[in-house]
Amino acid sequence: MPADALSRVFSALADPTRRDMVTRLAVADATVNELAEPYDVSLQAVSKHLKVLQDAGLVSRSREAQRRPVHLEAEVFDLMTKWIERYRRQAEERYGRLDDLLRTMPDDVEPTPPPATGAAR
Amino acid sequence: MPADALSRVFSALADPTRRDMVTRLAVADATVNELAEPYDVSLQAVSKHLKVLQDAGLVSRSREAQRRPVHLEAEVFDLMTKWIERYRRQAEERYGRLDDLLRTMPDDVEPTPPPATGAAR
DNA sequence: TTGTTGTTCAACCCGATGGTTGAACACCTT
DNA sequence: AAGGTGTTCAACCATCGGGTTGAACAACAA
Repeated sequence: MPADALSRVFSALADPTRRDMVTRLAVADATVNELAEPYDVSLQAVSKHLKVLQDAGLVSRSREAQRRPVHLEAEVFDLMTKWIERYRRQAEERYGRLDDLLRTMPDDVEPTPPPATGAAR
Repeated sequence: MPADALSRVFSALADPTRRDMVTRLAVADATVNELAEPYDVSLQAVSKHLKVLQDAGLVSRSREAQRRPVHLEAEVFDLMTKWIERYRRQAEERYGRLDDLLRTMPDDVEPTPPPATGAAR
C-alpha cells in the first residue's frame, strides 16, 4: 500500500458501499455487525471495506469488550476539500484571466475561430 | 462502466498521475502530447488516463486540426465538494450534540466509560 | 499520392481489489 | 472449562486498472 494519503482517501471513497458506510458513520458510531446489516455481503467483506477506510484515515476503531466500534474521523475530509478547492479556484481564476484577455483583445485576429484553447504553451 | 457519477469522479482522482494532469489543466488546456511530456509512460497510457477523466466528466475534449485539446471542467468538483461537506458537517454537528449531552448529563451514570458509541441502533 | 504528426484502438500482461468460505482469535457468560 | 458472540485471518477466485506494444485512423504538408 505505498500509495500516498490523498490517493488512499479518494480511492476509499470511490466505492459506493464505503461511501454509504461513511454516511451512516456520520450519524453515529457503529460496530461491524451493525454496519453490515443493510448490505447483502459477508461480514468479512465489510471488515475489508473498513480496513480500507481505516488505512485512508477516514475512520478509527476502538475496543469495547468483543466489539470494535468504528468512528468517523472528519478531519481527513479537509485534505480532500483543500485539494479540490485549490484547483477549482485556479480554474475559475483562469476564466477570469481569459475574460480579461478577450476584453482587451485587439481587432487584428483572423476570422477563423481563435484558438481559445491554446491560451498557454 | 456502470458505476455512478460520484464513484467515477473519486476513482478518477485516486490516481496521482491523473491528479497531476488535473493540476496542470487548471493552469491551461493542453494536448495529449503536452500532457504526456513529464511522465515516463507511453502516449497510449496518457490517452487512457484522459479517457478516465473524461468519463468522470472532469475534462472535455475538442478538435483542432489533428490535435484534441483537453479542457478542465471545474463544475464537477462541486459534486464532490457537496458530498464531502455534507458529511463533514454532520459529523461536526454530532460532536456538538455530544457536547450538549455531556453538559446536561445527570450524575447517575455508572463509573465505567459510558457507551458513547451506541447513540443509535 | 505519399509522408508526417497526433491520437486512439486492440490485444495482452500483471498486480490490486472485492467477493467468497473456513478456520482462528478475543472476549464475555455460564 | 466450555460455549456464544463479534471480528479477523488465510486462501482462493474473478474482475478491474494501469501499463505495454503494434497497428490503425485522422488531418495536415509535400
